[in-house]
Amino acid sequence: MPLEIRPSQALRLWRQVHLDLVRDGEPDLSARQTAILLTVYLELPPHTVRGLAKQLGVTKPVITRALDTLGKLGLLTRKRDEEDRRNVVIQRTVAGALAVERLGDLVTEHAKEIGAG
Amino acid sequence: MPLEIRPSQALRLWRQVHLDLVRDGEPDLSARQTAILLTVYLELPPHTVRGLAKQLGVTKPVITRALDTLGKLGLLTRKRDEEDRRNVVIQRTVAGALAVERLGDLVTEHAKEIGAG
DNA sequence: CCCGATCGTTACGGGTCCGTATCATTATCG
DNA sequence: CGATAATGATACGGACCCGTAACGATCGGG
Repeated sequence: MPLEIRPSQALRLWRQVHLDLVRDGEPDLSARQTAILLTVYLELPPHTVRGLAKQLGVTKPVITRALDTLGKLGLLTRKRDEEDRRNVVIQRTVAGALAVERLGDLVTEHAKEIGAG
Repeated sequence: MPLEIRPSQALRLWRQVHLDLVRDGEPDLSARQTAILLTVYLELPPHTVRGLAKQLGVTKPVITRALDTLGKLGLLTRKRDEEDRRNVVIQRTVAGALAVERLGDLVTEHAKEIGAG
């Protein structure tokens, strides 16, 4: 069941959501941070630094730094993997789940407003 | 004619597009830069620094800096308004129009892939 | 055991962006 | 004219992120 949307509608949707994200005053997430956050919350665990780096096509320090920032914002946490202590497992948080849910609602609401463009 | 989309679908769409934007290697635009770019290309001219600042709810230096960057990327240009030389008019470019069109296609393609989530 | 491989982190130099304050230029109006 | 207002740009100190390279900790095979 594909989602029906035309490029002109997609662009209006993209603009409206970004306008809201800018206007709400909270710190904007970069594209990389957004991709990481949504991957952790939408894909099945476990999530590791290396795995995220591979999925995004970026280097590991990029992931480490993004996790520092997202962790500081309370949107996710890190935990040592006790089975293989070299690994770090990225875990979800309540605040992160709420933020992701808000984003989903935001996109959905703006989609509703967009008529035949 | 509202666009039908559920939050879970919206989130998967948001993730997929951001993954592509990260992976394509080109410099990521910030949320502010994206909002400015799409406003210039979707809303009727003329566009001024002050007008954009008001629409985004940010200060004028934020717009000036974003225009510096977007201009350096060739996505838009500035021109003095000859009728009131205090104003600067932001204009579209061919490269910018192509980039916006690509974004619209990107969102549309991923929307097609998203089934009943 | 020990050596190599793997994991995530840190260090470094450079670039970009932030918010606030200030600036030069131009227009407006008494 | 001259004073005031408005516009966009610039200066500044601080924060964040980048890519590359190196690092310490941990695992695993000979």
